[in-house]
Amino acid sequence: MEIRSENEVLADVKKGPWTEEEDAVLRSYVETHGEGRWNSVAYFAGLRRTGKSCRLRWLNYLRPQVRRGNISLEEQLIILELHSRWGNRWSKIAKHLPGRTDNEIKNYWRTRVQKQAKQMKCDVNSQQFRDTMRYEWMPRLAERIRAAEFKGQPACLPVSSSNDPIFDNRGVRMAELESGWKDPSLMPEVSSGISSDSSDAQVSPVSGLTESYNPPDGLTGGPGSGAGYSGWDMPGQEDMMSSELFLDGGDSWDSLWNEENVWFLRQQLSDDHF
DNA sequence: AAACTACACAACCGCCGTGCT
DNA sequence: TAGCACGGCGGTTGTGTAGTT
Repeated sequence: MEIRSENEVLADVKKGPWTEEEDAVLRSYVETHGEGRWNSVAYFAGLRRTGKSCRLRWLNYLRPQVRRGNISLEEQLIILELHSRWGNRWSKIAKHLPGRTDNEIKNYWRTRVQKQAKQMKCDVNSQQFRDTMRYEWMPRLAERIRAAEFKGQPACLPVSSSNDPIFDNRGVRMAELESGWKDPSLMPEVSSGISSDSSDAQVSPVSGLTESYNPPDGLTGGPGSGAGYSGWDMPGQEDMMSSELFLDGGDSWDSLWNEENVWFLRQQLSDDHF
């Protein structure tokens, strides 16, 4: 049998997507021998991969604790909050989201949040964008979490990326877009002055965050509470964005989310997570 | 039906810190 | 203490797929 040095094996390294066979080999090896010494793992398991690649595959995909797929409302809220505190410290943020990897959170941020900033034509690190997040998106996420609990649904309700009206509105009909948030007059105060290309049919996954929103009656005590609960629905229901209440944009945004709401969110976050 | 586009996610790359020799 | 290997992290790119034209 041919004996090859570790360097020789690594020089013959394979890249690209992992196959099921490779996954099985790596999983079996790590379960038997444990994590760490990734270059040795690659070598002794007979994988034509770098140690780094093995480590990444295990941590981000094969590890039993890894949760993949829909990011819940609570997780979204935590990500927004922690990112506002720590910036792009993905691994640090991931530590507060059990089962989520830094890579997944990073991807989430780039594909959803950062893109929204781009569409708003402002820098993701700008004060304007951060204010929008903190004073509009996050309170609304908190509201939806509380509303879900109010309705007896789990607060960690998974939100499909394809039907979450806050972070994804690909399912929204174009007519609704035309009459809804695409109308600059319905945009949040903080976004005023930001041009919105009405010819752009593409809608960012997070565009819904700038949607007009009426909190459920009795849940916030805020100015929007008078709209009642009936027109406000749970995430995951397809036509949420088509709701008249959701699109009416009648309230001015700076008054819709008052200090009390923001205070409540901060209290919740500090109680729950820190 | 084919081409195109946008999205979500997987994977790689380069840099840096740490520990060992 | 310098050099090296390794692991961790953040940025970036690649790929598959679903939706649109």
